[in-house]
Amino acid sequence: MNSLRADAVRNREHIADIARQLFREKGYDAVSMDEVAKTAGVGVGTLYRHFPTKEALYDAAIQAWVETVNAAAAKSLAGEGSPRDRLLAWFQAYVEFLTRHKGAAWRITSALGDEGSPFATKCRTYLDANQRVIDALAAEGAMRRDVDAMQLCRLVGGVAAVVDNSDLDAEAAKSMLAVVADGVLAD
Amino acid sequence: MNSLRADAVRNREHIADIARQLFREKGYDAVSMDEVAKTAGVGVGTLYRHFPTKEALYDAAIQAWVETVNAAAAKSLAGEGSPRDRLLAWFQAYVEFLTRHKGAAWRITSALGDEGSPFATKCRTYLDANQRVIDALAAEGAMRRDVDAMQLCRLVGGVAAVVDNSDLDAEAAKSMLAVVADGVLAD
DNA sequence: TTGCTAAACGGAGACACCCTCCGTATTGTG
DNA sequence: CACAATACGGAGGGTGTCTCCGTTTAGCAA
Repeated sequence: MNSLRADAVRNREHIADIARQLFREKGYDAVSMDEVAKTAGVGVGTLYRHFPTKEALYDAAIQAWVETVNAAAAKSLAGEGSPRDRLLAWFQAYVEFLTRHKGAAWRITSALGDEGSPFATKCRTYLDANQRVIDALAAEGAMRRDVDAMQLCRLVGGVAAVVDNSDLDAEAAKSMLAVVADGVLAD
Repeated sequence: MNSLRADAVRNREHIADIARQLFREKGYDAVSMDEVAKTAGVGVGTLYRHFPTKEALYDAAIQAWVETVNAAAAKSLAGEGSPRDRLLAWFQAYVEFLTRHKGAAWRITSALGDEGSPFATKCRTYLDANQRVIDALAAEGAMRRDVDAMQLCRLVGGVAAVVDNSDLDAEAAKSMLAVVADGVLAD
């Protein structure tokens, strides 16, 4: 049923691998499509047949690690400790994911609420995970009533974007996330 | 003593005016230098003699409104109300300033801590204003001890960037800023 | 194996962007 | 009024994303 030719499949995966490596090292803006093509040993035409835009390529490159976010959320929730500790742990994992590839945090956070974006499915994943965390903590009466997942995604995504952009260390990230956590937890 | 020719002064101001208008309407990325030159009725050469880079032009275009931030900080501090209300009012004014020009919030927040950036002086202004607000509230014992101006600039700047990027309304901005405010105020 | 067709390939080049260079035009001073 | 000194304009260099199309190759059928 798969009408793709074997060489096409091979090339597609190879290109995505190379792109993942390059984006991770240098960040979105610093990697050109020509560079990806040359490094992968293919022509730009081939590159563009597999990935119609640079954003689509980026989306494919960061696909794998995004899928693990659900596991991280579940793990944070199952952990021991106070609601604050668990919320903070989740936030930290979330930021770590978002900043894993330079430039990804801002691109994904920017796409929140934009259904047409190539990152829409990733946003959905994040939103859902956040929602589950909120629900779990709310069930214990630990959350304020008026916080919603989108708001939290934006807040934490904003922190992640700043952390990514300014190359802040984990400690600085944690102190900012603590502010957010204290702001959304019930008094 | 001013060695600038009259036509040069005229052109410089005219270009800055046009650029301010264009940037405000369309955002940084969506305005090209060719467009600014054409709209202003000058050649690109002239444009680049007055403003050596696009960022320098942007900096000049947003100069005026940044200078009023100090007044806004003072006003927010002098206002009546609880520490929370006053802090929130300042945050809202801050975000309003940052989002006045599309794209400015992220650019300025990104430049925090980068002394070499063309926006360094604007960052300084914001940092200082935030520091004054923190000091005033801390003197009343309303602030947590461990928050600093840079951290706050980043948090609020991150919110501003998200608000700007997603075209959120004032209400959405306020609810996010309330989270930050509650996170930094003493329990 | 061989022949054929649909699919995939590669890279020249279109277009847009930021910015530079230099011949031309203008200003204002002696 | 002449003549530096200064400012002007726009062609074009370098780099980026993306398209188009002639060429090559994979996979199947005889």
